[in-house]
Amino acid sequence: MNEHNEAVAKIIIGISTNALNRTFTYMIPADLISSVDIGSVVLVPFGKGNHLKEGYVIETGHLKEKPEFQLKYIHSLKDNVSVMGELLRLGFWMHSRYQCPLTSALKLMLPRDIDVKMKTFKTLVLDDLQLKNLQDYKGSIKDNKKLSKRYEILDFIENVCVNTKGNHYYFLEKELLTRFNTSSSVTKSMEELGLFRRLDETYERKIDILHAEIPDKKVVLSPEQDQAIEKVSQGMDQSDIYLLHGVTGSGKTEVYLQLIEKVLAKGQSAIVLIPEIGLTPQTIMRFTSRFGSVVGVMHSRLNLGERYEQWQKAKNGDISIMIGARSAVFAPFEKLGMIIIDEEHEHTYKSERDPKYHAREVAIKRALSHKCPVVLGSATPLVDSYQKAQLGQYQLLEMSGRAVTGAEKAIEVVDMRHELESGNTDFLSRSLYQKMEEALSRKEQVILFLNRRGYAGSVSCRSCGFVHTCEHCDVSMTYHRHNGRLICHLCGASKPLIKTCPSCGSKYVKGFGAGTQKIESHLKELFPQARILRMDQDTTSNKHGHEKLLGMFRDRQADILIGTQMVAKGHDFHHVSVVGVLAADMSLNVQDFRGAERTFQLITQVVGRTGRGSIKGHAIIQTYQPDHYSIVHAIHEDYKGFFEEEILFRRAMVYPPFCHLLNIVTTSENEYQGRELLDQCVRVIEGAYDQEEDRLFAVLGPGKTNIGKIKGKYRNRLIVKGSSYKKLTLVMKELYNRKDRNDNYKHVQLSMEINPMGFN
DNA sequence: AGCACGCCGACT
DNA sequence: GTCGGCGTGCTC
Repeated sequence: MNEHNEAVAKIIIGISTNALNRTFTYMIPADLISSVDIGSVVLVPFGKGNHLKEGYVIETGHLKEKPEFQLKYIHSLKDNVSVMGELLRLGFWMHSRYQCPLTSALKLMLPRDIDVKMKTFKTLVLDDLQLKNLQDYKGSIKDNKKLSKRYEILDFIENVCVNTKGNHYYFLEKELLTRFNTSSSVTKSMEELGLFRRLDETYERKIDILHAEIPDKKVVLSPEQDQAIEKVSQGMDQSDIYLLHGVTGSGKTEVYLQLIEKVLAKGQSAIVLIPEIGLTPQTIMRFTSRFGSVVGVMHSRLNLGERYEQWQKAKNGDISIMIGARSAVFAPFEKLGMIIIDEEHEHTYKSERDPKYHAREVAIKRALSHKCPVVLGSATPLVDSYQKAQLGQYQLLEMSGRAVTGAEKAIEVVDMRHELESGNTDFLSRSLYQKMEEALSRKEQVILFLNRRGYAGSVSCRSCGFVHTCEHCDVSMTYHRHNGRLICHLCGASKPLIKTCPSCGSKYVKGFGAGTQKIESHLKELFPQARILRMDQDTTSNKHGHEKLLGMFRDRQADILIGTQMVAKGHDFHHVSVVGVLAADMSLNVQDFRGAERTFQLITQVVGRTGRGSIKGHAIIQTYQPDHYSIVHAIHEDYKGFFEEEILFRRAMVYPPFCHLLNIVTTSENEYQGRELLDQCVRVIEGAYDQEEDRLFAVLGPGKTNIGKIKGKYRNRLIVKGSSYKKLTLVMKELYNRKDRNDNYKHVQLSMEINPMGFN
């Protein structure tokens, strides 16, 4: 064989960066010619140092002419993994749809790095002695302009270390580098001086496999369940999309189970997506108890080995059902017969990192390749999905009846404006307080919901209105009682709380709003004998935080549970008789067109969960807008009514589903550059759109984001409305390309996403 | 991602 | 002149 006819492979290098977003050609050594194929995963020497990197083969062939430079040989083949053809094509599709590096898309198809939590973190570690050295070094370079980057970084490190206690201090290299807008050449040289140690650690977590304890029996189906199953069964060989709209307790899971039985009977496999594994262990148990060992589970808490095992089992056909969070949609089944997405409205189906894919979109794409149905289930479907069902793009399956009937329930909406007028300034209304007291005296349990947003307790001066804000971020700082310090929840900076106002000298510096901690301590005063569990980031950050706390509450080791919406998900607490929503309209006041939808979802969930045990349930909804349609329809459990009002609003305002939104955000150290870049974007966009062709086209902004500054960087936003998703994708591509070619905005980060789930 | 190259301020 | 920090550009 002469060198002009050498066997070669085009390879995507497994490093996720736009700079490497192209193929590299490698020669295939003789002994690998028969085994290297499209979809193969190989190791190749790459770059100056010839470090072995993973690569994905996307094309094989023979060299037609002599290349201008010396090609390298593929080092070896990873024969235990490969990307199957369908998933490779899916990767290319994601690359163009989400404008992400091809590598980022392909990595999702392989059994590792599926979740960020499993990544190797490049960490810089300091102990107390090193900290001391570092302080000395910092002093010695204080006035050296050349060493300014080092000084900045060390100054930051020192500040953080002083504010935290402990013998070791850890810093994520990447975070430091983005924060100070520099590259690893800086940290590397400092590391060589021995200023800190490098600890590249791969996080691994253990999961307890969820074994079913109670064997699950087939139940008698309601006519609605029967109908839903019948309808989907008729379309098993078509890639139709079904929207299963079933209220809480209507028995959606049983429908899934029986549909999957039919899929398995055909010798095919099924994927079941659920929003968050940690919160719904009992859903998984129902699957394992019905189907036993053919059920695989895939989610972020599996360690590398477990993940690999699940992946292999799917590929080999040892399992036929994969149940898991978002990333389980990539399960490598050869013969896929159905994809089910439970709680389809949940935001966790949209990835927040590159590729910013939506699991529903990926599922529909896979279903097209496999000619199999997609079933979307929810008690509160996204308005967008329900609209598609109305238009006949999705098949609507309604299940309105309750398969499980519970005890009585009473729902009360409390107008907090009246509370204030009557002189009650407490965050608990008199009604909620009274119901809580009664429940507790009967030894029944209480759940209090807060909305995630807006509950940070800011600290301000009652005399002049001065608010303690973070110097790096555009947010107010929150007071943490345990150490008496003010902390920024965005960047972690902290400072001691001074008792007098730095602006006017007044002594009336008080906390405003109600942080979860504050609510907890206030409740302790009101109900001294009650045992209180608080569920927030502080208390659930460790391994099985959620499950542990929820388990404790179920076992009645506590009387009151305070938490955000996550508490509401899929849990039956049979001794809870009072559920309170402290500020139902908090999510209405957020600058986001989905505010009403979120409010409706929260209240529906709370109402649906009330009175499921044998005791009468009370749901008390506190709000400043009791007449808002999202609240009124939610308490009457009237989805259709809500939908009809909401869709009018969306149509009038031309929001999704009546358009697509491209969200463009710039991040820059310089206050004006980010804004300038957006102004340039507007010009490009206006040139690209023809008003005649796309009447929905509109540019909103540019302007500041909700939080105008984070970690010392200014954030600006521009939103583009358009009728064509494809067109927005092309615009996105064009803007990225232009930005790459323009040296003026090197220090501005540009990030774009079509139809995001939220606008932060 | 990780390496070498080259610009430019600081020091001998 | 030389040293070295730190940004930049390239990798089959």
